[in-house]
Amino acid sequence: MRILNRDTDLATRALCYLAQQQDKPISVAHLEDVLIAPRPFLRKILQVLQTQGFLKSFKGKKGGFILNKTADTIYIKDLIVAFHGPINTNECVFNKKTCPDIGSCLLKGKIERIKSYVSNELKSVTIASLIPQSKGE
Amino acid sequence: MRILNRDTDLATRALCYLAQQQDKPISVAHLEDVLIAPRPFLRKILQVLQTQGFLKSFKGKKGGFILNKTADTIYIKDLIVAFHGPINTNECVFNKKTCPDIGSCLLKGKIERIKSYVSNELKSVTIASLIPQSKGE
DNA sequence: CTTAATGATACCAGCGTGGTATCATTAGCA
DNA sequence: TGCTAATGATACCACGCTGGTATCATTAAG
Repeated sequence: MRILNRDTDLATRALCYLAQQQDKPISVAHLEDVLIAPRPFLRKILQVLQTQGFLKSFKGKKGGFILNKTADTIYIKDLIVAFHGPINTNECVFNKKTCPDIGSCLLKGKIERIKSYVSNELKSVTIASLIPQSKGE
Repeated sequence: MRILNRDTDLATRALCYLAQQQDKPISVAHLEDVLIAPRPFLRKILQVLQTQGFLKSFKGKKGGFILNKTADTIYIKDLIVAFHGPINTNECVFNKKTCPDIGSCLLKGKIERIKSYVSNELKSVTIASLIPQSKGE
């Protein structure tokens, strides 16, 4: 069971780093060195973060990225959603038309509850809370 | 975030049905009708369940499958493991060599805790508990 | 000895993940 | 003005996993 993928992971790390910088735009080249991630992939991630409103970008020489929100208002869950869509899709795991007497939906109920729990937990983890000796948890 | 796949799902439904039958072997053909699932896929699933010790099989005419354990000792978690391997693989989501100062491992800790919770929850759900008005929860 | 069942095994299409590549655009700076 | 360093947009791609299918071998009932 995978909760974090490489993209959400990398996004988290990038945001954590940016949260610790001043308002000077940080370039992909710089982040590449710090995060030790493949440049083109990093670019893709950052572009997504920008279009989704997590980052502000500056083009041209001396350009780069800065946070567009404060670190304590960026939730891991929102990152996952940004990259992979809603966590708690309510589609029935079972064959649509079937769902017979077998108690399938008892199971469905249990699974849904577990998913809600996970979703809520992820909703409580902010970027700020992931920076050592920082505010936020 | 996917917890149940089609195989674990179908396996669950098959086991629930078999748990409600007597010790007469149930054939794939029969299960196909009841569960409304594609026959070859169903066969594959049942074969896995057999090799993993959940089912006992009888070959030849009048053959089929029966439970090899009591319904209250079959846990959903074990099914998931049987089909997809361990839930809580401890591989680092981050780049092995990196894991820098950014608090990556703070996140890792949180994720691991969530996974443990899910794992434990799934460990508490038995086939028996999924059969309406039955013993077990 | 036919037939209805499982065992074993191999194959396959489609899609999501984890990327790469390329060209267009913008802004700093000499 | 024009070079250059940066992002924007977009398209492409390999690989593995999921959700199956297909086929032949084996076994047991009648």
